[in-house]
Parts: sequence; C-alpha cells; structure tokens
Amino acid sequence: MELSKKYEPESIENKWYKAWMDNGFFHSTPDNREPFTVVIPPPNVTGVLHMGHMLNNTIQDVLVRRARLLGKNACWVPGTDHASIATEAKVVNKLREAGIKKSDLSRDEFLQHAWDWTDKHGGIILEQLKKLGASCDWERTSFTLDRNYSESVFDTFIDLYNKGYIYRSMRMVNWDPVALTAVSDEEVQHKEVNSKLFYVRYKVKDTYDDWITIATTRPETILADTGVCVHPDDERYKHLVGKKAIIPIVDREVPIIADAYIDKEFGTGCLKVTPAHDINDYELGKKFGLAVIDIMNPNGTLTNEAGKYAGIDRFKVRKEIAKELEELGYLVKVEDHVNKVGFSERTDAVIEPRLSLQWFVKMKDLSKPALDNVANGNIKFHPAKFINTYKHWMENVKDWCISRQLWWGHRIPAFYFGTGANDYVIARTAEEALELAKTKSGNTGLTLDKLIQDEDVLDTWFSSWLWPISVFDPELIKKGKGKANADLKYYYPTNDLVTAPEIMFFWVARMIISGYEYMGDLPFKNVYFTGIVRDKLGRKMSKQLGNSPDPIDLIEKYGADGVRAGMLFSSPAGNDLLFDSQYCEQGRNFCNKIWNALRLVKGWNVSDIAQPDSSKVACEWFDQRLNVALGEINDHFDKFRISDALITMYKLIWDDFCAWYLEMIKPGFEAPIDKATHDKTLEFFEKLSIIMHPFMPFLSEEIWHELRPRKDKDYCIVAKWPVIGKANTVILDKFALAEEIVTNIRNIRKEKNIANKVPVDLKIAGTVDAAFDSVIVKLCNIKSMERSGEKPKNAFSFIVKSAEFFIPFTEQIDVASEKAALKKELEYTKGFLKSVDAKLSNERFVSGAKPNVLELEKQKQSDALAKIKLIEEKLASLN
RNA sequence: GGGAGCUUAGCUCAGCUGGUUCAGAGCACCUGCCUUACAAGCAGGGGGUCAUAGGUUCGAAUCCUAUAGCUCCCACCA
Repeated sequence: MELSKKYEPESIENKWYKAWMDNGFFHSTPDNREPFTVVIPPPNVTGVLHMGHMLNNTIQDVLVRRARLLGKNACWVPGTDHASIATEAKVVNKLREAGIKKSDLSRDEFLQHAWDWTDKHGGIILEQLKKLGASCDWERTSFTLDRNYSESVFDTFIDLYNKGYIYRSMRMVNWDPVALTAVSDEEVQHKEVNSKLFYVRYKVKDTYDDWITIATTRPETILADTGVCVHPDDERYKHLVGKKAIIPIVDREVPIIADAYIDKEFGTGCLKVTPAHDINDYELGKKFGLAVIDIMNPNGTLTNEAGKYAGIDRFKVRKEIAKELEELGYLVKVEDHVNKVGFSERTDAVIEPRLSLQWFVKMKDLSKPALDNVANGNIKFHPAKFINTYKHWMENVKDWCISRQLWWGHRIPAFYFGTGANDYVIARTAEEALELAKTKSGNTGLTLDKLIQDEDVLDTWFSSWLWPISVFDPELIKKGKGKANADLKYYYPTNDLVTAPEIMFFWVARMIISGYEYMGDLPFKNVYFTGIVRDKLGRKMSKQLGNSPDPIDLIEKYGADGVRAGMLFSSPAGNDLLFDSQYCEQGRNFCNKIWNALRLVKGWNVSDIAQPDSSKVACEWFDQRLNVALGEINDHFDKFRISDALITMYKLIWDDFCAWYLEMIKPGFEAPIDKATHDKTLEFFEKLSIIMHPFMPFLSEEIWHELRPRKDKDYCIVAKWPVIGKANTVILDKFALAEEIVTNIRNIRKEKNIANKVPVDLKIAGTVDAAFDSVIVKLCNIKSMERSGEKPKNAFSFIVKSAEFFIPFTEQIDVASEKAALKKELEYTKGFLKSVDAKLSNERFVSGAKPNVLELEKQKQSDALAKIKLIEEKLASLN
C-alpha cells in the first residue's frame, strides 16, 4: 500500500487508542511485577482541558508509558475533584443567568442543580485526555464526591477528631456583605484605593490632660475598640502603658498595652485594637485577653453595640462618625492615604473581616513526618530547589481551617444539640449522632429533629489529601492503619506525582501528611513540579487575554504526538513554559520526518545480494550510536529531565538515523537492498519506535505495525525497552573522523563550485581503514553517482595521517597551507597539555580527585605528548 | 515586610565537585538548492566581555562579596 507523503495523524490516533483500550493495555491489576503507580492530580470535575493540563498530563503519560515499556506494572489512576469553591461559583453563576438566586433555594434544591451541572459537564475533561493519548486505567476512575470516597473523608474527619487533632475556634473570614457569605482568600481581589487616614485622640484616664492619638482608615470601628497598643520601646508612650484610654463617643475604658507588632513609624505609632474586625487585632486581643465586640451585621450595617449608629451601613457611619469626632474635638487631622482593600470577586463588595466559628486541624504534630521525610530525601522533589520553600512552610505550619461556608462538598459531620460551645457531637450519620448526643447532653429524650447538622462543608483539599489512598482503598481509614486491601498494599506508595508548584502546600504537603498518618509511609517517591504555561510573551494564559489556545484545536492541527513533543521541547522541570505553537510545528515536522523515513524503508526491495562494506560499517556504527544515546536518555529519565530525554531522542533519530545512517545504507534508485542490512534496519527502527513511544505513542505504534506484520498483542506500547549493548568506542571515534572528512569534502566541492559534478575518490591511510573508505565514498558520491551512473574518478585525494587528526588536502592545497594547519594543531595541543600539566601539579587537585579522574588526566597528558611529537615529526618532514 | 530563585546567542534553555571533550543545544536568522523518503526537506553560514563591579586562585560562566534588574511564594500595614 502506498504511504502518503505527509504524516496524517488523524487517521491513526483513534484507531490505536481504541486498540490499546480493547487489549486492556491500560488496565492494571496487582501481579508479581514491580508496580509503577501514578495518581492524576484530579482536575475540577466540570473543567475543560487547558494548556496546564496538557503539559502536566503529557509528562505523566511519558513517565507511565516508559515504565510500562520497562516491564513494570504501570497503573495511572484518573479522576476528578469536586472543587467546592470553583464548581459552586460556576453553578451560582449559571443559576443567576437563569434568574435564580442561591438564597432562594434550599440546600437540597441547590445541590440538585449542582449535580445536574456535574452530570452534564463532568468527565468532559477525561474524554479530552484520551485525545492526548493519556494511558490511564479508566476502570479506576475516581471522583472525590463518590459515595465510597466521601465515606473515607468523613472517616478521616471523625478519626482526627477522636485523636484530638480537630477543634473549633474563632477565625476571621472574608465576609461578603452583599452575597451574605464568606469567600475564600482566592476570591478576594486586593485593589489600591485612595482613602483617608483619620487621626483621632483618646483621653488617657486619670490624667489631667494626657491624650493618645491613633490613626485609622476605618473610624467606624472605633466603636468596637477594646484596647490601644504601642511599641514597648517607644519612648513617646512608655509612660502610658498600663493606663487606660477612653474611647470617644462610647466612653469605654480600654487598656493601653505594648507589643512589638506595632510599627513605630506608621501614623502616630499607636494602634487602636479592634479584635472583632481585624485579623491582627484579633491575635493581639487574644494575647492580651481583650474583649471582643462585634459591631457589624452580616449585611454590613452596624449592630446594637454601635449605639445610635445601629442599623446604618458601615460606609455611611464612617462619614457621620468622622463628623461627630470633629465636632467633639477628637479628630486631630485627616490625611490622604493609599491602601489596599479587598473586594469580592463575585459581587465587587468591600470584604469585611468577620469573626466566626470554624473547624481546624492541628498541624504541628501531624506534619512532623512530612517535614522530616522530604528534608532527608525519602521523598524527592524535582527540581530540588522547591525543598527550601517546602521546608520553610512546614517549619512554620499553621493550623488548617477546614470549614467552608458552601454547600457543594462534604458536609461537616458535626451535629449540634444545643447552643453551647460544646453542644455538639461528631458522627457519620444523624442516627449515630443522636445516640452520642443523648449521652453527652444527658438528655435521653433528645430527638432527631432537635439535632442540627453543621451547615458548612469541608475544604476541597480535605478530601483530595486522601487521593493516593482512597482511590485504591476508601475503607482504609475506617479499618485502620495496616489493614489496607490488596490494591492499596500493592500500589502504595505511588511512584511519581506530577503537579504544579503553586499547590505544593494545599495538596502535596497534605498528601504527605495523610500518607504518614494513615499508611505510615510516603504517598509517592518523587514529586515533579511543572512550570506555568504562559504565552510567548510570558503572560499567564487567561480567558480575558484570549491568549490560551484550545488544546483540542492544537491536537487537530498538529496531531497529538506533535503537540506532546511540542510541549516538552521547552519545559525543563520547574521552569515556566513560554508556549508558542511553533513548538508544536516542530513536533509535527519531526513526526513527518520519521514518517518519511518509514516510507523510505518500506519502499525497498530486498534481494539476496552481498552486503556492501559501507552498510556493514554503518550498521555497526549506528548500533553504537543507539547505545550511547540510549544511555543518555535513561540517565535523563532517571533525573526527571524529560525535555532533555526528548531532545536526545530527536537528535538520535533526525541526525544519526536519518541524516547519516539511512544515507549510508540507502541503495541506489530502484536498486535492491541486501537482506542483512534490511533486517538490521528494521531492528533499529523498532528500537527507535520503542524509545520514541513515551513521547509519541500514536506514531510509534503505527510504525511498529507498518514495519512487520504483528501477532495479537504484539504492540509497541507493551514492547520491551531496549537494553544497552556492548560498547565499542573505537568505531564511534573512527566514524566521527569520517564525518569530519565528509563534511570537509563537501565544503571543498562547494568552494570549488564542483558540487554534484565531479565524483570523488578517496585514499584513506593510517587507522581509518578500507571499510570507512567506502563509507566516505558512499556519502560523498551517492547522489551524483545515482544520477550520472558514473564511477568515482580521481579528482581529489585525502590523506589521513592518524586517527587523532587529519589534514584534508588536494592537489590545489599547497604545502604552506598544510604547515599552517599543522602548526595550529600543534599550538592547540600544547595549550591543552599546559592546562593538564597545571592541573596535575596542583596539590589540591591531586589529593582531592577521585582515582579514575586522576587516571584520565594522566592519560590525556601522555596522549597530548605523543600527539605533539607526531606533529613535530610531520612538520620536520615537510621542511 | 519575610523567604526562595533567576540573569549564558534574537528566543527558550543546558553547562555536575573551578581547567581545552566549555563557551553549547533546539528554535529563529542568512546563503545556496523543488536532489527519486521528506521544501513539514537538504547542504552550508553568521551570532555571546556567560547582568555589573570587586575578590579568592596558576586558572572563574562555575566559588565569595556588593550592586542593578527580573520572577515566584508567604504575610499584608493600622
């Protein structure tokens, strides 16, 4: 069958993906092979594939496919994350477009909408991954809101609560007074705003006329002040510490305290402490036991605590109170001031810090093994520079607030039977909770309808931190440590985690923590951090800028293999990738190059003729080149240098295989090829297919089947990764020399403007033997001979004096040029010798160097000496 | 404000414990070629004071110090 001149990926991608699936190559079950496990960082269930996913999942697929080729039992678990905040926001938006307000719906009604949305859009992203070629074990697809998975989340909450790690505490949340909900830090946009800085003086109690002046941008919160704070070293105020100040308008007496948190330089150096409405003030208040007075209603108006300002919006109060302060003589001055204010991403309302009761996980003890095992290298980070960031965070780890004021997610399994701080129980179901509550409250008459479940859900990460465990055995936490099922025992710990550095703390660190807590072992051995995919100008991909290409369009245009290669061409671990479709083009061109090599090889007629010397040498040589490159590729893989592995393979195929090897063995036009060379070529091509398979699975599979007829289950995807053969460096050296000679010949021909007109004859002496002679002849003549049918004639002659150096000369090159060349060589060699001598006479080097390094240097020294002698002899003979 | 990192060719980046396999790769660029696998190609070519200034050393892209510029993470200023 005639093969098309251009590689057409769309004709093969679906075919092979289906064949792999049908043959069960993606599905893994425990057996006696070594497992290689990867769990996907679960994308948002309703998300669509973006460039970040492309990069991330390409890398995972490369690692998984290579592991499979290495004979490991590869298992890549796919799945999705319910992503509470993101998904809920999307559903809210969608409802709003339909004219429905979330606040008009009951919890159940809202959740029904959310599930409808999830059923409609969930899984789209997984279908897109298939287009990319992702070899996931789809039978293991998980979702963080699956029934079993959810059970494991609740079990974890209950377990940690019983162990005393979970507690309830006050916390400042970002309150949106318009949406009447707390929003996450991610949903707060900080903007610079021109505002006023009000200087207000407070009377110091029991003094004749001492005042203390504070500066504030939010004078309305004066009503909630419960303290005034100065710096302990501030001479201006030292005498006031311990006295009391009197808050204007409300005439409340509050203590004057001293704390190093205060910035002496800002404003007057005095801070009014408002624990209910500022996070830092809250901490300060806690430290000094100050009262907490909440003056703000959920909708942004003030409470009865604000006296006559009750019921008025905070911004209106701000103006009015400033006026009143001025009238009463408390306002010292007002300055213009630029500060950052948080705005709600959803409603654009000014966010108010608001105290509320939240659930927390104590992190200090839990995270200890997670810190230690990264620090000591049990878990490796690639690139390693991220260890510093990780350590810094883990050493200063704060308790984890796990409650979210949302509906979409795992509802907190806490049930309240009263209004007291401790009037709650933790249980899996309301029925269980009732029994516990009866005991705890002592009220045996308690009924289910008096039991109220916490309205909040758990942080998304509180479910995804169990990912490497719960995708295999969601019942582990219930059963307890050491009771893992067969799957979990076999697949855990997983091998490589590929993810983005920005979720190192949200997700990676917490998986490590839960891994040690519940499995007593690391969740993965390596963490590969990808960079951020940016556009070629270095900007983040965003919808607003419209600079994010649709990955599916790219796949249709360049082919999945082309895009995969394109993504990897320029993405060393941890570096941001400046994406340019030019890289995909390069990937596509590479596919085409390989495709045409296939066309060439497939077009040959095999005949029972003798193998030419040149072909024999070519085979021996390429065998060695393959060895060397394979060694480099393996090394790159071991070091997670995926991009380098790809480039090494790229050069091996393009330069060595296509440009040199195929040119050498290529028979003349319509001439047959000998069987020995042909067999060897197919063997090489097969090995190359396997090596390229992790990067370009579809094309390699196609080649695999085009090269020879295949039996059932004989697929490239499950072939054996080539083993490095015996090294023969002599042939590589000789060939390098031959390459140089050929290049020289070509240049001379070009200079003399005789390209493709006069064939070449060569006389190679010294260590370059007759076989190489024929290689060179072949490489220099093949095209002109093919066309003219001529035999080589004596137009040039090249003499190589030794394998160490060569001097091309022709009848036109005179003795002077040759002498100049020799002198240059001599100079270079002497310089080299000098540097080696210096190195060897350096005591520090000699004492510090490893024995083999020292040996190598000595060898270099004697080689250089011999070479100098040889050149000098040659020069003498020319004189 | 705290922490981490970066600066090598037009672009994206390699360069391990200091040395002549070190000044590299890929892409882009320039020149010449529609050559019977491939113009999505082939053959050549140009291009870098290794951010700046000092220092250590026989020797520095590599180690040290300072300066400038850039990036990221965390905390956010009453």
